[in-house]
Amino acid sequence: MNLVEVAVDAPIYPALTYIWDQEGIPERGLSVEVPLGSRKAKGLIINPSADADADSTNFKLKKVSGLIAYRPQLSNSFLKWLEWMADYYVYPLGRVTSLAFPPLKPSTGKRNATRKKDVVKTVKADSPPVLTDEQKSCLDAIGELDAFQAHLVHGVTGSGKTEIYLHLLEKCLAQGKQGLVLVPEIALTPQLVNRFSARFGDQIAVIHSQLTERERTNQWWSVHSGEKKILIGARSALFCPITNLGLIVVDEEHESSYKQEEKLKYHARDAAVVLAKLTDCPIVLGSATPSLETWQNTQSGKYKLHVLKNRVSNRPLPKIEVVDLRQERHDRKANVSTGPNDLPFWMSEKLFESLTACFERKEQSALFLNRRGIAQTVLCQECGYVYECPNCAISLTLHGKRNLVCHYCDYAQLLTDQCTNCPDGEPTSIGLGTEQIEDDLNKMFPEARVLRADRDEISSREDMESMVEKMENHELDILVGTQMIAKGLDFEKLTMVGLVLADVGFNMPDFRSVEKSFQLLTQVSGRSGRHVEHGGEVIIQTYNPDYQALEFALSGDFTAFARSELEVRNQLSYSPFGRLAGLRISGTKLDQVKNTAERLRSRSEKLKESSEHYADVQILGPTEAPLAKLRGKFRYHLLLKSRTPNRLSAFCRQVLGDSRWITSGTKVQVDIDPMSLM
DNA sequence: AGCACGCCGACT
DNA sequence: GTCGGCGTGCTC
Repeated sequence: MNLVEVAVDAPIYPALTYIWDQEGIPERGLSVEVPLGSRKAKGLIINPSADADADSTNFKLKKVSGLIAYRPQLSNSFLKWLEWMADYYVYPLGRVTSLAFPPLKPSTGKRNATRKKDVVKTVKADSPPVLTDEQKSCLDAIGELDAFQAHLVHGVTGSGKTEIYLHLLEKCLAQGKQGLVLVPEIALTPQLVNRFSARFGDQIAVIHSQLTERERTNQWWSVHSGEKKILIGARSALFCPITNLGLIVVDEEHESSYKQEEKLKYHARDAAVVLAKLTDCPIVLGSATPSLETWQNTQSGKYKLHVLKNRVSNRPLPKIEVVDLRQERHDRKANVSTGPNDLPFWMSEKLFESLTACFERKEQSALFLNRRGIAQTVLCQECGYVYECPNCAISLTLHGKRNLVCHYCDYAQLLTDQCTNCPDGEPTSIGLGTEQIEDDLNKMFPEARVLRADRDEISSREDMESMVEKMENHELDILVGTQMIAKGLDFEKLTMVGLVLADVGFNMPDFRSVEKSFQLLTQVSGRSGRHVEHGGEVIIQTYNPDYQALEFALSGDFTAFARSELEVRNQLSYSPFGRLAGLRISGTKLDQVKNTAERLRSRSEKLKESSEHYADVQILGPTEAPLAKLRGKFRYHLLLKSRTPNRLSAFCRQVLGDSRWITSGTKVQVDIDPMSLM
């Protein structure tokens, strides 16, 4: 009897065994339909000749219903990558393999009389610009695209990284191969796709989350069939099996949106590197502010580093001014301020002056408030002291009225009325949103046209395009927004950029907060005055003007920043020196959730003690999640830390075991290499 | 994830 | 009496 192992599209960890009585020989990588319970499920043959003596003998084996002929067979190397994803990120293989196929059957060839816009706009062809010497030597150094090698192109904004990608893709296509380009949040960056179409005409396919099922399916087939040569997409494009892959490009590799935060919690950049390795093709990562993980890989020699120091056209950098809000506060208290005395608390005189001047020049300004997440920070308005966890060097989050809690370990302390650091300080929590800013601006500048751009206001590509259009047509004077407007935007008349309260970003309860701040400050500085001879203006308001990431950002010295921050990461065993895994427990009943969390901890400790292999695994918590209750569910976290790469996935799998011990009513999710611990 | 099985409230 | 609410548990 011929048995096959099938990864079925259901949340079941092991592959299931079925009887093969179909015509022909079963092969690894073929899609089949199988009976599962009382229904039919799609699955992928993982092992075409399974043993009968496995634990499958406990079941009455069923027969494979049939081959899904319209699905192409996956190559062994691609399947190996899918297996790696399931293994590493601790997610059912069948659920991972199902991501490798489009949602619908292939289009039936009859003319699509659709009135919908084409997924990829047709754009007038451009003529390639003359390469700078730096670009030329970068291309030379990357060299032939024949085998696996990871590269980092570290180039300041405007140094022409995209032109490098375009040249490499040209080379890749000349070899008769296909290319994959990953970008963060493609729905918000149509300009980039246009640039690729202008160079490569109709050889471009695009995959992102805002496509309809039919559009997605058609794009998938156009790449798989080889009709389109280059696939541009957000992280999910990685799952499109490209038969003939010759190059992967990951643009803005430091972007945290490459991490999927639900279901299969993969990091598309990391997964792309593994895919490149398994398919033996080169991969090029690009960024102006590389992630420390990638940077460390260039320092250790795993990745090749290529630096672009100069801008393509020699526009001056903007003037950056730092406003010390502590001084501002003193001046106002002492009533020595010269400006209007009814300014909102978040607006310094300097910012007010610059906003007014910019408005009078009939130019545009933008205000950022980098408030990611809900967590708050407590700091002293007198001395700038920030409450931090003594074990983790992470700022504490205020819970309730006066509980300061660390989200990494269990540490907690009470907040007193008096500052811990200085005699006459007043600790306060920071609570300011973009909406408040918008209101205040409307009052202060009644004639100005103000638009707020944050996740509440702008959710779709249409919203984003309309915002961009309004800015370009100068129908707006002041833009107020979150980081969403800090990325990649380029407006001709935008000459003044203000960071309202940089501290909010400095002190997120997260070991990456320093890195994120550096990235944001560097990006923000690049937004202003990109098209004016006199350069733009940037104002950064902060209670901590001597915060180190700010100093590094002002000097533009990435290398020094990386050296300093990597040392901290090393000492505390954080990424890239140590790895984290988060186990998230959720459920509707608090006692059940606590119960599961406690059992997880004790299982983890037993496992650690049972094997020398897990000697360096640290178990932190469990602790209440920062959002202790979300959508009616209580949440607890257990955090695992290890300095040995690839150790925590197996640890998590063993701790979870067959999951029968998990208190009913609770759910446990695994997050390997978490980006945020909310 | 689906889908069935199972054990309690308000309808003809 | 029975229709159906969604809690619980299983799928080779």
